Amino acid sequence: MNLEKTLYDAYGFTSFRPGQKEVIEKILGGEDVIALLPTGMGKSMCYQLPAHLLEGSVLIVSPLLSLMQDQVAQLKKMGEKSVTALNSFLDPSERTIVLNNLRNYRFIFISPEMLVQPYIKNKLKDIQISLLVADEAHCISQWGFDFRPDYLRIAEILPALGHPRVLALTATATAKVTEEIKKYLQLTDPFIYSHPMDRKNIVYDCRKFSAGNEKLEWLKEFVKTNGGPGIIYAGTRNKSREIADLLNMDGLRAAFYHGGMEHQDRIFVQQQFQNGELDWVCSTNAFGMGVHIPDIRHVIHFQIPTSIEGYVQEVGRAGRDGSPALATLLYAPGDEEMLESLVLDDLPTINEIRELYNSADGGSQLVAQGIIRETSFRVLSYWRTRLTEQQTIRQIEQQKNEKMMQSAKIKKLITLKTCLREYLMECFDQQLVSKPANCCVNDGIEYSSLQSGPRKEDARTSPATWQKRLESILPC
DNA sequence: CGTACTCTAAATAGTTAGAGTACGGTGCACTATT
Repeated sequence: MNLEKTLYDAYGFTSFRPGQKEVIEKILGGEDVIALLPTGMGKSMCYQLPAHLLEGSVLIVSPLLSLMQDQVAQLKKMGEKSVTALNSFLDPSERTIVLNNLRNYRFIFISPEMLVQPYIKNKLKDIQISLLVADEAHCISQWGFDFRPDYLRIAEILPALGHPRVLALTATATAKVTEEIKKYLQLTDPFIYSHPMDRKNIVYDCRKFSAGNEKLEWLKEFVKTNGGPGIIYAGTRNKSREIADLLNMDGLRAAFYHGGMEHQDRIFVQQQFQNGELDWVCSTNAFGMGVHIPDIRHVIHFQIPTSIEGYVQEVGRAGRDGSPALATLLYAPGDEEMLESLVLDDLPTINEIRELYNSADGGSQLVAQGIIRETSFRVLSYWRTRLTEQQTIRQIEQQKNEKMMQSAKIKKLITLKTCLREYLMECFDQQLVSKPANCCVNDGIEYSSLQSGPRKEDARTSPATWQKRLESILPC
């Protein structure tokens, strides 16, 4: 079979990107695959092409509603009509129609929460699924244990679907995350494709201050002399707003973004940024997944993130066009304590575990009574049907240790005297083959070559065709 | 850890200082109400 020809016929591309062909060949050969491909390397093609060659539908588990809607729109734009997303955006009548015609869709997007619903399972078992895709598969490990336990249950659907091939896609995964993906998707002997994660054009900087307001002062000066586009990651929602306000007062085109905002407002900010109408987005870690902006020149962390994985994901949003980009981490004493308590306080307490295991009805009113927190309830309900009380206590204890280790790893980034790039690669169990000339703060940074002027507006906003205007107005 | 808020005692009626405490981030689906 000539895959290149199929690629050209179906999508108009003349050649594959690194890894794509290998991954696709394994899938067509019936193997399970975990593919670690950097963002912008055409991960979605890894399931799009097999969809044209395999009998039946492809089921894609996706973490965010906005991402699903985006992917559906993308495929439709490419001329693919048989695409749908099973999620809460569908009103009940639409949902019934879609569910009764599932076999007519080549691509079905779904959230993990929807996937584990019994009535959805019943509908899916009647159609032929050739491939199950776990998109952004690091979410299994990153969110499954914390607040979206249905991420741990994806594999439950496999028997009902007659055990189709499974493809897990992600940009960043440590050895541990890869292991957890394998375990929770129940992949016995998957083919693992791992592309080197190093991004040569990203320069790593780290700046230490003696107090938080000094960071703010520095940031103000920095954004004045450095054009965007850039993302500024703040530790809290309030901080993201505060920073955006500050930049606005200096006449800069900035907006804030976080999970507490209305859905419409979030889409609006993202689209403005994408259309070149904003230079800076000040946000919590809610911003970024599914954001495709090639020319981001700066990613600034106003506070340290909670893990190396998170840091690398966020930093990886810079410089997708291959031109130099700067990743700046700001630190002031005290930042790490706030970070640790935030992460650790979130885990279920011993008391919550006891209360839930001792409740007769599954503990649903314990939340209403304020005895158990909402997130603890959801996570513990998952473990309760699988582990004894003692095992759960141990499980949570292990998660706590894991969080502490992650925190220690990210904190080391601040005190490190040696090459940051080398250290980051080490965290991902990869060897650094060659160092770029402009590497990181500890190897000396040549800032002059990184300065970007004002954003080239015309390059992004024009040609402002009516299609583009329409796309930006309509939520898709 | 830092911030913002609540509570309380001391003072004598509106206010304030100081102590104590809760909170901070990531999202799906569902339900009830406009």
